[in-house]
Amino acid sequence: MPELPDVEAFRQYLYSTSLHSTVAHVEARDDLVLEDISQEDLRETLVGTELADTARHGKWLLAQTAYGPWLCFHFGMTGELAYFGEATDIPEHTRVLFVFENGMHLAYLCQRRLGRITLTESVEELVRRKELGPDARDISWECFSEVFSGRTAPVKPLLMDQKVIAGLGNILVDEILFRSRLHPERSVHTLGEEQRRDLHDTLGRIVAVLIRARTQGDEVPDNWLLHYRSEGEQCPRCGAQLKRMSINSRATYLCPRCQSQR
DNA sequence: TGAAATGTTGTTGC
DNA sequence: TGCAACAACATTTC
Ligand SMILES: [Zn+2]
Repeated sequence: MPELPDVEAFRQYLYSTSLHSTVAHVEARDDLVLEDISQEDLRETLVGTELADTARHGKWLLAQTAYGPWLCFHFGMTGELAYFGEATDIPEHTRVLFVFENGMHLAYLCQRRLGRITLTESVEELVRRKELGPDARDISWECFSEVFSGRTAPVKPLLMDQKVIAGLGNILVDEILFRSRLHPERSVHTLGEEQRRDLHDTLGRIVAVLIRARTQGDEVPDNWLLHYRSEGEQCPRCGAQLKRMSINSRATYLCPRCQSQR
């Protein structure tokens, strides 16, 4: 699940459940998800203090301790959060468990163990360390128009590159390109001003709708491509049979009729 | 059984 | 040096 809209939902979830409770205990059940830190580092930073604020940049969720340092979550392909009361309810695939003095628990789950947890002194430091581009939510035209300069890559891999724009994943980019009627292999340097502006507008609308869907429970419209990501499905706009191809080893769905521009 | 699944990183070659 | 492509990472399901 975790692309930008999902991480934004996790941020709101953490914000509404886990702030302003003193941390009593931290248990790292799986060292693999700890990035450049130890269980001891986590305990020293968190135990005895509380989480006071949240932030998000791209697919990273951050929670600031009352002392200043930030706890950082990345969800990989299968990460999620679970907040609950009873210790007997600890979910399967819990990799790190935070226990609060009020008896509540926050579990970081990650079935495939591709997610990561780390610490940083500031949001900016993490963005620098990970070389993240500007966040995809509400990215300005000025900012967006610059990311194409000097690039020749196909538009899909470029939009998925977190160093270019942070937050867009495989499913989101397919949706944006479908709505923009752009072929995913179209090289970005062939896009004219008009197409770039349209791409920027579409990106903003798609991201906004998906955030509302993930955070408010709004329905994703029936005519969105993401409902039809399987072999043999038809284009919800023109009825043509959708095509599946591999781009940089990622499954890519497109409508050969709507997105014919190479 | 091999392939595929929402992701990132390190390496390789240009 | 920067960019683009790809294998590797880990787990589960079909
Ligand atoms: Zn179509």
